[in-house]
Amino acid sequence: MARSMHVRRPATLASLAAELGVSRTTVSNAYNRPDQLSPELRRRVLETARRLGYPGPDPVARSLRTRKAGAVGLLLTENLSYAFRDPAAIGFLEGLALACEDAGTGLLLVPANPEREDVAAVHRAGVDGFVVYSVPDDDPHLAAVLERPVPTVVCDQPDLGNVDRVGIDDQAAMHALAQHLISLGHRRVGVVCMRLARDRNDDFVTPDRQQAAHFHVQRARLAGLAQAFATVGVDWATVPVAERFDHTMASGASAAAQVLERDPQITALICTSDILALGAMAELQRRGLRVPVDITVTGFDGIREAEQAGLTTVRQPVLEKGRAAGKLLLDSAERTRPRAVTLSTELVQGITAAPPRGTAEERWFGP
Amino acid sequence: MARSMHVRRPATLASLAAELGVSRTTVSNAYNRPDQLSPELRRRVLETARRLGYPGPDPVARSLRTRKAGAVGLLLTENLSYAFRDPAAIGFLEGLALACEDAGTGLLLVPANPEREDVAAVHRAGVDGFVVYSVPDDDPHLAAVLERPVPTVVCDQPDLGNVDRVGIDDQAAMHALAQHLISLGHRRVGVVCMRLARDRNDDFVTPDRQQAAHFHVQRARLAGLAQAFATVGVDWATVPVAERFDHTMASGASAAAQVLERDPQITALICTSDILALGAMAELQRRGLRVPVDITVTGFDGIREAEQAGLTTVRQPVLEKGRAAGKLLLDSAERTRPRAVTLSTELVQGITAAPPRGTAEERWFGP
DNA sequence: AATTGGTTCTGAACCGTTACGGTCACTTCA
DNA sequence: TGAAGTGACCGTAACGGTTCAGAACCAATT
Repeated sequence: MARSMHVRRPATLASLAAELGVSRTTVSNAYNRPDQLSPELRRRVLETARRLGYPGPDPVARSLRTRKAGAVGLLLTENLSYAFRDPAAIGFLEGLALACEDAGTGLLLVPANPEREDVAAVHRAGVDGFVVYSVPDDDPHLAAVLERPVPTVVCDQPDLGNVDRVGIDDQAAMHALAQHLISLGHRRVGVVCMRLARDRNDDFVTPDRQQAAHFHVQRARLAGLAQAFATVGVDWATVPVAERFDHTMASGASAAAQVLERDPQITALICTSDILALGAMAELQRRGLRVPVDITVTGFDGIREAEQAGLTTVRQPVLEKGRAAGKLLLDSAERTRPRAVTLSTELVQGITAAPPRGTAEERWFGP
Repeated sequence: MARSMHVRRPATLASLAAELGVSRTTVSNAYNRPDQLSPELRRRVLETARRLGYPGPDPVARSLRTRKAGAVGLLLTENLSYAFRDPAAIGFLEGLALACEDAGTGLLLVPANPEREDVAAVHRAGVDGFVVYSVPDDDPHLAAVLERPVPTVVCDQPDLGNVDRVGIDDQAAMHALAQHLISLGHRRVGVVCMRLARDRNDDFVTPDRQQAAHFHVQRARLAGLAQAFATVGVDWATVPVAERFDHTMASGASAAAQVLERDPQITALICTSDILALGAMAELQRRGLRVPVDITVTGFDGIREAEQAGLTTVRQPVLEKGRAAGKLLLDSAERTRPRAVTLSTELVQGITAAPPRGTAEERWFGP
């Protein structure tokens, strides 16, 4: 059975129909609606298809006609590979993948390079909807997504007005964590946070920049901190807040060093992510500082590595976040839009937070 | 500026052209070939587009015409979310994502549920090519992919004849590991391996099943072991090999228990993945067995967790594997096909392998 | 005066399907 | 016997673009 040597133009539904002497509709039905034609004819169609090497209806043409792509796009403005490096992002992806799987939908990772402002990839994506995960609110890719006439769910974003949203109450969660530290007696603290905007600023952050941060999550967490500490009279403007563009343990370490250099007297180092916190702890250890005896460290996210390290942190349901985002997008039963899902968080009291060396009492009543 | 209340039918390139009194070609050019029309007209086109809420050329229609989807599909027959759970798979994904990113291509995760034999998702995927990662060689999804008239790269698969391939020499790598154990003096060993076929068999494996395994990687690794131990006179049929369907630490633990129950005298437990090995070690610890004093344990993959645990294993470049697969698919400079990339591995001598209690000499020359 | 060349825009063909609204022959039922 | 179904299949019209070979125009060159 020699294979046809002249597969010039690959077979199409039309050519197959012509070969069979039936209409294109019938061939289409053979694939999509078996009940619309006799089993015998269907058998013939499929057999001829095999003989002609027709691989079945072209997915793109079908998508055009049916106006369904069978996939949702995921936009995360980061080097695409970043998503596979950050445990929280992985958890989110897993949840989203689960939701897609349940719906039999594909998940398209859109290559949105944060460096180039090349929005073309967003335009090129043949998807039925978008999930946008943690991008700066002034990101051009986000703007491009919102211009596409497909449903969109944003995650960890500020309220965009008329777009579905999934997230947690970052500000309240961080406020709660701060109060925990306050109740332990901490008043003089330092902060390490992730990038606040698209420009790189591996340095201290002015209050202005904090409030104008384009990453909603970071802005909210810092706001929660400032708010909580304001209630006990801490002037937030005096608190050293070190920002790092890259979200790595190395960043956490260097930021911790920077903060300690600025104010060696701090009793607690608050990090806006577990990764940063773990890096900070490594740096502290390097300096011979014992956690939590000499200094308290906290994180945010509740990743597994943090749990193993006994980090005091805020656990957020990252997997659920992804799953909720997917469900929101796919359960397009078009309820009242926009919809918003706010998931709950949990304060994890690990072993990295303790009262400062001078206890709370000592501090209040003096030596 | 009130928003148009009757966005009945969304604007199309044609309606935009009509509105402007120009041809569709011109509108198309305004988006795709700015040099083909006067800047002034282009400006008008774009402005009118904004006014009419035209979101730019429809990606699907464009794909149909240009025969380019701008995405590659990834098939891994597992619950889609599994990919985000297994460190090796994550590494592969990261590498693949990197390659896609470089090429400005999207990455579509195809939902291929291994339970249902629903191949429709493969047919529905609008992609320019496929990467197939570690699926059983008799998987219907794989067959469906191969029928699609797009380039395909398989990873960790047997040679499929005329399909590009990326992988490592699993058999040789495992053979080397086995020889290391042999040189340490191990002769009586047990094995824990991942699933060998699509059916669940959480039990011992017959030599037949080993040789007929549908997962190329596992088959090759077991073959490497058998081959190496045969050279020192070990009858492989007597070696307990426990298979586990789920790739989790819990599986590794239960399989280790099963093997030890069958033959408590083994001096080494060889696992075909790090995850299984880590689970096995947990079980051994639970039983009060010291590694490597009482028993040697080895893994395969070289994931980070294994490194931290000091596991003796084979490191394979998972990230490079993904990247190579992507490159092969995207650098479709159509060289001589099929092409094959075999990456190198490295024996990692950790601290979990040591000579058996009775040294090699004692064993050879008897007490 | 005719030719050449460049820019700007157009017409028509094509990409491969599926949705929609039929037609037609053949029962079935009163 | 005629009306009403029913099952099997078909024709046409989209779906929303891109592409290619020109047309029309104008300026510059021969």
